[in-house]
Amino acid sequence: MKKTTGKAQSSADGVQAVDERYSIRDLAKDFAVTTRALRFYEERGLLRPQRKGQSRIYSAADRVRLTLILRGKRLGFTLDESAELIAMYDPSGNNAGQLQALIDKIQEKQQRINAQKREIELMLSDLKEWELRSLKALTELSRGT
Amino acid sequence: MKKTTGKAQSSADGVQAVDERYSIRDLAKDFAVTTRALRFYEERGLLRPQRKGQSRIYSAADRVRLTLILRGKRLGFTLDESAELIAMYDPSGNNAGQLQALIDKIQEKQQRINAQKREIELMLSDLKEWELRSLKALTELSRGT
DNA sequence: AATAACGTTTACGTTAACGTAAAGCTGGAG
DNA sequence: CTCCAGCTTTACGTTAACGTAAACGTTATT
Repeated sequence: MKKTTGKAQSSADGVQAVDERYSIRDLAKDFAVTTRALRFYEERGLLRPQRKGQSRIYSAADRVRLTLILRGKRLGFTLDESAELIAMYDPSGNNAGQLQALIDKIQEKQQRINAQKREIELMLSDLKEWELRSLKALTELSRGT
Repeated sequence: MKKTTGKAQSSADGVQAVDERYSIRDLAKDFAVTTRALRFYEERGLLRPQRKGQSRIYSAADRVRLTLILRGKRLGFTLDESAELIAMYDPSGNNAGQLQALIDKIQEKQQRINAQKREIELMLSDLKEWELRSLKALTELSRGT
């Protein structure tokens, strides 16, 4: 058995450790991304892991951020957009204006995705129409019209 | 009044003209794309306008193709994917084998589009979740939690 | 000490879908 | 004929989000 840098040093406190440390490999593995991506996110200001000597040390908070980044990606946000969202959602800048802006952004995104959905439905009906036409042409052909 | 190359030469036939000619400017204007984009689509094999001397002459069929290209874009398809769809839509290859292949492709495409639709629905629920969380945070904040 | 196993920085490469010049034809108004 | 608007080709530039490779530092194990 290998020690894959498992969770450790739980304090006497029974609540939460909150300060587990993860290597860049750990994060990469856990989130199925490359280390290059992680460094890239940092370069773009989306992550700010501590350093122990030269190496990066990621915390639970960093994992949360990464989660948000990846969720943003799935939603079709650019990294800059995700950066914005994370900054807004961050427990640092906690005023109402920020949150309202965040909500606005999300709602805007919802509009866009709903539009996409409608278009996809249009596309589907188009495709069905083509299918019918093709099938008809096919049977007519086999019947020697 | 300027003559902006309007529709012309309707034949004695009362059904359809089908062969109106449009300049690259016309198409660009009508579809709100740049001429560069149109040439690019051609370069990528998505359009094949006739030539009158050096200049490109677009037909009604080309307009249909362009419509499909743009619809594909709105759906998030790459140009190559749109090219596939357009190739399928083309009334050129007309034997049974072709038709069957076409039908298969269409059905495959339907699967993919349905998958996209499901993804989009997932995204939407994700977004709603975010919205709820943000709204909650907002009200808690304004209440001075 | 040497080697392996990771980590780091630096920097050029890649794909998609055009943007943006640059420089040369060309048809038609004057 | 002249000139210009509008078309053409050629070709390098751009953005996003990493991939990939080079070259080097740091431990930990052998």
